[in-house]
Amino acid sequence: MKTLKIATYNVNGIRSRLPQLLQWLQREAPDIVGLQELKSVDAGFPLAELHAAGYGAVWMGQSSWNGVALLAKGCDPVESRRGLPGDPRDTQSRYIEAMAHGVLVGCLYLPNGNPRPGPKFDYKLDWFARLQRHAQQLVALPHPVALIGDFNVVPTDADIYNPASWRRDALLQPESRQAYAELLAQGWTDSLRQVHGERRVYTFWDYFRQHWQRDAGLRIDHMLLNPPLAARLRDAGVDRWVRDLPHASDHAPTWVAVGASSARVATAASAKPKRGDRSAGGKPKGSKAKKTPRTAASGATALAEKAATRAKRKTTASAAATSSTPKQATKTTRATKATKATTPKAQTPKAQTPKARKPRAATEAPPKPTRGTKRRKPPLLPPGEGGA
DNA sequence: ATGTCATCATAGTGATGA
Repeated sequence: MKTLKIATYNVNGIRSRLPQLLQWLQREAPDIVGLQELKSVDAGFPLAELHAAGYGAVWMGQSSWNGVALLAKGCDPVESRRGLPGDPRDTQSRYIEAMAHGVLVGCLYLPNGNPRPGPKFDYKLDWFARLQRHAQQLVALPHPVALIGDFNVVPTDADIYNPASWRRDALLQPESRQAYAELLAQGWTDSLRQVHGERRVYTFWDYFRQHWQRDAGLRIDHMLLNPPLAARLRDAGVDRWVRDLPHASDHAPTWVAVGASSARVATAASAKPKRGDRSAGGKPKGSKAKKTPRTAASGATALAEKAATRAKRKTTASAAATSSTPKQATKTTRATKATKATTPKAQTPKAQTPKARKPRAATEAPPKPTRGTKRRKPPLLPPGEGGA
């Protein structure tokens, strides 16, 4: 129970994916969540539903495309930045950063970059360079920092079912991989790789040609930890069962479990929000419109440190305010009911992930149910008959 | 090149991005 679960999930449209998102939150109860591809304007963000599920949020929307958000269980994330520094002309909503549960989290949606070559690929590399500059500030902070999201990079050929068919794709280009490698070289730990070693781990299966059914996946959603946070890394995995839901996103939620480093964090992590309204620090939904657009201007480091200090105080207060409410209270939400009604709770997530039956990339490690947060097992359906 | 899915435009399909 002394763990903090941080997750990233490219929802591919938060409004159309809301039922799946809520079901996942209910079942896995991550403490911090980065979301990408909201594909919604700010006004369309489903804050009330997330509040009802026990989460506070900050978000940066955009019409039709992109859009990122950070959720925190039982409190409001304290925003420290929206948008990457370095290019005022960049209007795409691809980066948001906030403090929650004692961790500074940068949530990013890196440009896809296709087709290549072309302006989109140039934009990708330019964005990547700006990310590197900002990440250099973050990695060196004495505070725990996580950089999570959809990086749109397959780091190596071991991170894809078959590199040959994607060789010309922007996700596999040497420039993309080089930029990712340079990022890691700053001192970040690639959590999934760290935990799973040589085993294959995928986080994305596109909608084409029954790639999910064939477990023809890619690892492009990453969770990078700076040294203070990496020292606490305990486990990491992919909630594959979410990818198997009807009308699923083409990504699956990806998570890390880190040990709580102090009583303060432990308290925050165990704070179970009740439902709705007073989710965060006791704030009613109505007042929630107070997203904090404080931003650029100050240096990343100073900003982050300020945010850290500020958020720590706030998180402590929030946790104290909400810690008396048992999480059990949320079990009666409609999301849960829907879950129960539709999910055959079958197999153990341990020995057999959905891909247990799968032929080739069969080495992937099943997500371990070993951290403290879960009490029910996900319904893991084999991805496949359909395929190939 | 293909395939599927979500969005927004437009007014039942079409364009765009992934």
